[in-house]
Amino acid sequence: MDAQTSPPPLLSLLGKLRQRGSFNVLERDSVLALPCTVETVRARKHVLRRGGRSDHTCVLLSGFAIREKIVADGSRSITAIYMRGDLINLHNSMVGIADHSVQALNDCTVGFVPREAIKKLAFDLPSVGMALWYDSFIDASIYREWIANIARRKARARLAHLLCELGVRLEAAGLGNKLSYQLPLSQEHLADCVGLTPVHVNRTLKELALSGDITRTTREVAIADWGKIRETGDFDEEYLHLRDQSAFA
Amino acid sequence: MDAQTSPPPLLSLLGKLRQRGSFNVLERDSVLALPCTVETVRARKHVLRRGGRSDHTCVLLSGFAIREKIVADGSRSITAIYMRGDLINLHNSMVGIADHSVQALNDCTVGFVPREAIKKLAFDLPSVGMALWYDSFIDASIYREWIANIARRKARARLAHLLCELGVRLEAAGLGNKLSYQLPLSQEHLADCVGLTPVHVNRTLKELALSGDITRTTREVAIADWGKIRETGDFDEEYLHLRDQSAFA
DNA sequence: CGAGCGTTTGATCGGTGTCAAGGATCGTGG
DNA sequence: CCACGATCCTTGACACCGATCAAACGCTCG
Repeated sequence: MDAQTSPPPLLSLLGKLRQRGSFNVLERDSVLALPCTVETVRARKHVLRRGGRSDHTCVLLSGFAIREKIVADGSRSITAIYMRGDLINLHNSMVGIADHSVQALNDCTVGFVPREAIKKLAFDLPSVGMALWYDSFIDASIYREWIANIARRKARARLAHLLCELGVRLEAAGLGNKLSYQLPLSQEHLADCVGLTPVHVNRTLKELALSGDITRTTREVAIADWGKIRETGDFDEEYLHLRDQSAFA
Repeated sequence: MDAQTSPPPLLSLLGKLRQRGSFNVLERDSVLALPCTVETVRARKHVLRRGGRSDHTCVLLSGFAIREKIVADGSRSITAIYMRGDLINLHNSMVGIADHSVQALNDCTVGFVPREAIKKLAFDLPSVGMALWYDSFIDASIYREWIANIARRKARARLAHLLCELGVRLEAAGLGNKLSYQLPLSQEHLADCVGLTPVHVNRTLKELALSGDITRTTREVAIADWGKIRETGDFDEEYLHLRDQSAFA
């Protein structure tokens, strides 16, 4: 707490990893001491490009970003939404080749940590390694939920589900309240997240408002009745595994 | 090579992990020496049930299985297809709670390895740990591809993509030829994999046959022209990461 | 004030779902 | 060896959800 350098950039990463397991002082300090270069990425710019080789693992320190894949006919699928503290390319920094692109939604700050430093830390301190591994598992869990969401739910439920997930994650990241938050995504982004067209997203949001699930002003979502939207979206936050740390306390 | 016990059950797991990194003798033997209980699971039976606690990691030793999630209206989404050598619940054996069910498609043999044994091995021998971690990354990569497939491709492309993936994976697992293989899935299963109805899958398969992409007898798929189906399915096997080990040789 | 982007709305189209019935295949038991 | 039931596959007619096309509207920021 003395007048050292500015607050360590990886604090938000630490916060996230500690949800995955409890750390002692050494583990905590080792995460914060990871070598880290901070850069700003402008809105709409790519943090990573498909096909690029990356030997750094990126941590999103502020702002929002999405992972996208373009299919043959040119349309886009968004496969993940990233917010503060998220590791946005742990997989492809380890596997070595970026299979998708990651794009900044607004101005972001990104921490770049050398892959080898992460790897070394993961195996030197199993608690940290396990927390990182868990993070991969939880990512996978979210992907599975998205598959089911897109494959088997109708437009209203898909959107409701996504709005619930965003609320819960924003709140967990300390970025807002799940019942009322600022949407970082345009309707076109929402459409690409749930496999619909922007036009239909627009109509469906209107429906959700009419049926009393949400109220909205531009880019601001307020959930009128959590129980209600939870039901129309068939949402159960278990898959986000936000409270697993209790098993380790 | 002496007259010991029968061939070690985890040979197929070893084969898979070695695609993720090269092992020395110690590493190889340690994987094979993992404690492992083998059980048979009958067709249509559940290997794992949603909500169950599992402290064992399951390796599929023979047969096929699927991971499924049932949504509110009762319809099913299949989020993964497992074949010989696949770790079918690494994530939830570590996280502790099964978030989906895994069901056997035909009679399967499954190896149950205590979670703690896997964990210990992963951190004692980083090469093995890294290979396991990679496996999680590659699972995630496949999930992302499925999201894009379901979200943004039309019925013909979705199915073509799935047929390509199955062929390539079967061949990689030493279970057949990507140009001609036995389908382990019914049309209803296919439908639940790609977010369509069984009826539409049926019609679409017919179309694919008519257009010369495939020929088929019951449950047997033969791909007439790999280049053609690859194109109609917008398929690029990169996301399966089958040849990454070259980077480690 | 104008440009650019995102939102909103209407009209129409088409891909896929739904419902229903019949046909094929296979394992099992008489 | 045949009959039977279960499961899966196939086909047709029709309905509907969401896509597409097009245009106007509203912010926001130079």
